[in-house]
Order: sequence, then C-alpha cells, then structure tokens
Amino acid sequence: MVEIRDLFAKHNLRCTQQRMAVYETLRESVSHPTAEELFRLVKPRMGKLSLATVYNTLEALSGAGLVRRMPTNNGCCRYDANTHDHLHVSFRGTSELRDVPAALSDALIERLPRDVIEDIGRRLGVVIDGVNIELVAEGRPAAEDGDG
Amino acid sequence: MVEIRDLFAKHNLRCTQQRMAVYETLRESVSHPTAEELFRLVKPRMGKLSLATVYNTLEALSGAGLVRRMPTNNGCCRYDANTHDHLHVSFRGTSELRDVPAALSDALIERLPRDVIEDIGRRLGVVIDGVNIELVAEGRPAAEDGDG
DNA sequence: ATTACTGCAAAGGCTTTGCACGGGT
DNA sequence: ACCCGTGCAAAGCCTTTGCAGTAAT
Repeated sequence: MVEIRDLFAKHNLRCTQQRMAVYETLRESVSHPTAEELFRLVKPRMGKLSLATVYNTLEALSGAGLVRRMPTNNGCCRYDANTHDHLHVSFRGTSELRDVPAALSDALIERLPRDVIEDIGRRLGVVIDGVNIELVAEGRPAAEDGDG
Repeated sequence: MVEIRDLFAKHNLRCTQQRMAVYETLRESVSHPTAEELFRLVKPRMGKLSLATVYNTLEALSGAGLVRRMPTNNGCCRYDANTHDHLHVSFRGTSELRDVPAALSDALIERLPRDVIEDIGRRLGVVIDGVNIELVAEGRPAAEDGDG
C-alpha cells in the first residue's frame, strides 16, 4: 500500500481510503472491470463508498495517466491499471476484454512496421504517439479471473 | 443507388428512403460521423427523418455487417461504412477519427506477425478472427472532410 | 486551518423502446 | 394485403455534477 501512497503523491492525488481501495482493486484485477463492477468489488471492504466516487476516482486516475479508460460497444467503459503498451482481446457479442500476456504483447508491438506508421503520420500531417490494438475473438472468454 | 438496393435486398433490409439516404451519406463521408451528425447531414435532403430512425438504421446496418460501430471515449459512437480491415487515427482530447489511406493501411496490416497472433489465440484458448488498430495522434485532425 | 474528496440525489447525454401510422413488398 | 419501418415521446443506461459535510494535508 505504501507504493500506492507514493504513486499518488507523485501525481498530486490525495490518498483517500476510497481511492486507494479502488486503485488497488483495479490493479489486482485482470478482467478490466466497469465502474459498476469495481464498485461491487470494493464496496464490501469499505464502510462508505459511493458509485460516484468510483467514477470520480477513475476520472482522476485517468487524468494522471495511472489508468486507461476503454469505451466498449456496450455503452459502458472498462478500465485498466496497466499503462504499459499492451494488447487486448475482445469477444464478439460481449463487452469483455482480456489482456494478452506481456511477452506475446511485446513481441507483436515490437514487430509493428515503424516506417509505415511514420509514413501514415506524415501523410496525415499528424504526430502519432500511440497505438491501440485489439484482437477480436469469436466465442467466450475463458473464465480466468483474478478479481476477488 | 441501384447497388444499394441490391445490397440491402441481399441482407433482407427494406429499401426505405431513410435507410438509403443514411447509408449513402455514411458511405460518402470520410469523418466517421456520429448518429447525431449523420442526422444533421441527411435531414436537409429529406422531408421526414427522425433521429430514432437514424439509430434504428445504424443498428440494422451493423447487424447486417454493412456498417461498423465504434465507441469513443466521448460517450457517443461513430460509424464507418467501410467494412474492409483498415486503420484509424484518433486524436487525443476529441472523439474524432480519420481513416488511414488504404495503401498504407494494407501495408501495415499485411506486415502484422501472423505467427504471434496465432500464438496469442492458442495461449488464450480462443479463435482470433479480427484486429482493430487505432493509431493515436497528438493534436487536431487536419480539416479534410468530404461529408457535405 | 485549509482544501480537496466524499456521498447523495438530481441532471445530463446518448441510445433504445412502445405504439400508432405510413410506406415497402 | 401484410408487415416492417418510421416518427414521436418517453424511458433507459451510463456518467457527470451541485452541494453540504468530512477527511486529508
């Protein structure tokens, strides 16, 4: 928990119980929960917690770059505390997301043709400084959680 | 317009004036409009058109696979009538999207390491059958429209 | 002591839905 | 003639916001 205090301090975020619990839970989660899911995961551990605070916290953490917010085609957003560049797998028909294991993720990202990406930036007259890659899978995610 | 009739027929979609106008406008657009934007683009050409119909139409077209629906971090969805695999560029701070020119898009997609993607599928126990790639750019899109 | 954060409830934006009417097949 | 699609308005979901009280610095 001490690392979190430092991390928050570094970003000028107050270390409230709620924020730390939300962030810690998100970090431990592998399933990229929605705000609502996160609320249900954290609530039992805490006397007081409101859904609004979960949203406010996620907003603050996104702003600080500690959390990535990912819109889904379900209308809700999912959140990820892993800020390294990495891939996700999404599943047709659900809004669920899974991480691709780091080694494989890195392998793919390293092999992206940088020259082509630079060409694209030049062609559109913009500076490209990030890539989001989502692999789309048929079927259902293997129930390999890690949230609790 | 005849091609559109055939296309719709092939997918068991009724050829209403509204649907055809919405689809045609979306096809001609390069900026991946939202439902609201599409409504404002199409409305002037049509006596009767409601926003609900635009939504219903986009739902029907997505269902038929003629249109791709893309959630944004702005809360709204953007739509794309180009169903070929292709890249988008998004811009930090806005919900706007631009297409990457087909040649460059194809060049990048072809150079994706297929073996790594297959590894990922095996590792997660799923069948990967699609990839969404979004390049993220700093700054604002060059005002190169093509909607009107 | 100061100031930011929380919780609640209400408001907001985007999207969907129920129902009667009209257009497409 | 049948039935789906449209339009309108209301409802729905996710998220944000205003405000008073509370906790963090």
